[in-house]
Amino acid sequence: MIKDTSFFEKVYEVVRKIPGGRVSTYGHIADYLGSKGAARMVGWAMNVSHHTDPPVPAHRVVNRNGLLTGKIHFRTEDMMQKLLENEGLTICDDTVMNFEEVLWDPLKEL
DNA sequence: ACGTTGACCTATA
DNA sequence: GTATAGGCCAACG
Repeated sequence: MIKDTSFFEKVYEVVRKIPGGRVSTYGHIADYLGSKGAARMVGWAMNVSHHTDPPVPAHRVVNRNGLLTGKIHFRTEDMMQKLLENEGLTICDDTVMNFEEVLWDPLKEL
């Protein structure tokens, strides 16, 4: 589809740029897109990312607290944690350990 | 076009 | 420190 879905495509592109072993946050992504307070928008974009191609590593996107809020939207909640652990991250109580160290900010990295 | 929703964030009690 | 309320922007029904 050549037709871009505005912010959605932007969100997908940014999330796809997230390197392995790193995680990003909705607020920072929204801020990178220009809509600072549209953090909810980013999450919604992830919701439709299921029919997006190429697929978006939504499991690398967590909330401001590093909490895996969107894990419930996956096929299985444990899958998101498993994927993050597979990236080399440490998840404890549905929260990313060393979150600040693995945090990948598009504004800083890009 | 209006109202509701949505994987959030910030502030106040 | 935890709980609740409001606000934010954009898409969906």
